[in-house]
Amino acid sequence: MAKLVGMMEEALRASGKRVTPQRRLILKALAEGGEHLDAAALYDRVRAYDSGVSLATIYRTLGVLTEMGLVEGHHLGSDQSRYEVVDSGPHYHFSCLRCGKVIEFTTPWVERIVRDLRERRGIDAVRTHLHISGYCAACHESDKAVSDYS
Amino acid sequence: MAKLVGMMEEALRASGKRVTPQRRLILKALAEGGEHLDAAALYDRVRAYDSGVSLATIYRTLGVLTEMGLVEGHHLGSDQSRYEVVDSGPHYHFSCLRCGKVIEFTTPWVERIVRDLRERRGIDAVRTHLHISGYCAACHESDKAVSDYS
DNA sequence: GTCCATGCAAACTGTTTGCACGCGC
DNA sequence: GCGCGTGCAAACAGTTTGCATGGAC
Repeated sequence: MAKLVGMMEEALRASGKRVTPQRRLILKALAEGGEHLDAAALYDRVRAYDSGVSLATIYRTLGVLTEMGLVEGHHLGSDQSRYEVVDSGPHYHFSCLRCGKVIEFTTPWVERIVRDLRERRGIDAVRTHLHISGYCAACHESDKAVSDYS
Repeated sequence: MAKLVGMMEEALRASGKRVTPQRRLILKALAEGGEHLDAAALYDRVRAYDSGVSLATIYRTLGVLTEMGLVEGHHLGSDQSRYEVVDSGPHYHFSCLRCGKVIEFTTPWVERIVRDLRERRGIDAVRTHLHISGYCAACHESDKAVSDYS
């Protein structure tokens, strides 16, 4: 965790960016909160450390980190973006349409797809987002009235 | 095309919804524009037919069609949602980071992933979005300076 | 000392909603 | 005729930006 924050500060310095207290807090919140925080949640978390950080700074910092490729934002169905650190290898998201839970998973098949695209269409894939939505095991079980689709 | 519009009108009636001139125009625009229109583009297209349609109606109609499963909206990186008719089987998107072109493709591997999720996690997948971004063959060729990621 | 980063508040964008009227059924 | 669908304009949420101050380097 602390190591992650250190690496990110390093990356900032290496890009000629400054490491301010606010940025440090944001990095800490990102590393601890870990997964799928939206800007508002990140804001709350940062303010829990120190109330002297503005929402604008959250957005500006997220912008910088995203440009540097340290962080990635997704629209997982909801209306606002959720951000996560891109330290670990690629992974994908499932979100439950009923309880909203987000589950990360990995799969080797996406790699297959990327290879196909390269070999058959000359496409150079840089990033891949796979977002599956439906009903998680618990919700699928407790709600048999999942038939408002027909 | 006209057939598609007919089918969608049918579906509306079947759901007890009314078929108004505005909705007819929106369906037409969706069927002709075909792929990946955002609300504003759809609005423009509809107004080209008849200027007496409001943006609110566009959104409300898209909402209805989405609920009925006739249309689907995606966030393809940009800030606003892009909509498309879900007539054909599932397909996935590639978007070029340089020229912005969107390419649809199909792949059998996603089905594999969905099956894995069901068998190993009890997840009932309802819809899947795969969005790959990178550089299309043309842009990959013409731009060897694709190294602002390092 | 130089500039980048910040806070604040106002602006902006995409989308939603309240209300009174009109038209499909 | 009943009630859903519409236009209009205002409201809204999330995000961005202009400007003056302050702090990292």
